[in-house]
Amino acid sequence: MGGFAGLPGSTAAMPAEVSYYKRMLDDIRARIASGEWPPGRRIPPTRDLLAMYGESFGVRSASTVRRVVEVLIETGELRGHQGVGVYVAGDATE
Amino acid sequence: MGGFAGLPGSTAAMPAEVSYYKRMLDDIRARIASGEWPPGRRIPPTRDLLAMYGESFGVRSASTVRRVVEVLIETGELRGHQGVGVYVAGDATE
DNA sequence: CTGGATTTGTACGTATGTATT
DNA sequence: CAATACATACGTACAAATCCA
Repeated sequence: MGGFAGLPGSTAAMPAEVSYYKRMLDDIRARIASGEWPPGRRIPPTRDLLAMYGESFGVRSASTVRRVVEVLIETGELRGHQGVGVYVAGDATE
Repeated sequence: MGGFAGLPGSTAAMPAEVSYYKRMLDDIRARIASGEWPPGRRIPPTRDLLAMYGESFGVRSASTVRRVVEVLIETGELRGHQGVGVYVAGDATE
């Protein structure tokens, strides 16, 4: 099945590929750091993140997106609320 | 496929089950905190962790074990070295 | 030096449970 | 009750690095 073989979505001669995982992790962290997604803001649901990173990076699996979000929840950078959404941490109303 | 439905490996009437994920996370952290796995020590490979947590908790999937290790690597508690092993962080020789 | 075994790393897939709206 | 969305678990495939006979 899967594998990622040089990372699909990028052209042939591209050395030192960065994984989807790390790219998404960095991207979300950058959006938080830049203030685009401020503390307390709800981030897009998994489905929308998949659409986003599907276009920009070529990610095809929701489970890959989810693993990134899970890690950011564990590190305390995000907060998940089942049935509701995932929020940027650091807000006063926590 | 899977699902976990009340967590297999535990008897019927057991409320507020804790997930395999959290139990493994806590267990590894406890081993580190207790000094059983001191800084610099290599932890058992995924295969062995699966055998361990398969017996104690009923975990059946290597991918579940891996996710826990990935999180602990991201939090900086462990350090992974591809082809070699995963080590407890905090050692001088890092 | 070479090739197999070991082990971590990454990606995708699927099923199901639980909480909220 | 249905739809939405997060949470957890298991499974599969392959890549990459290291080790060792």
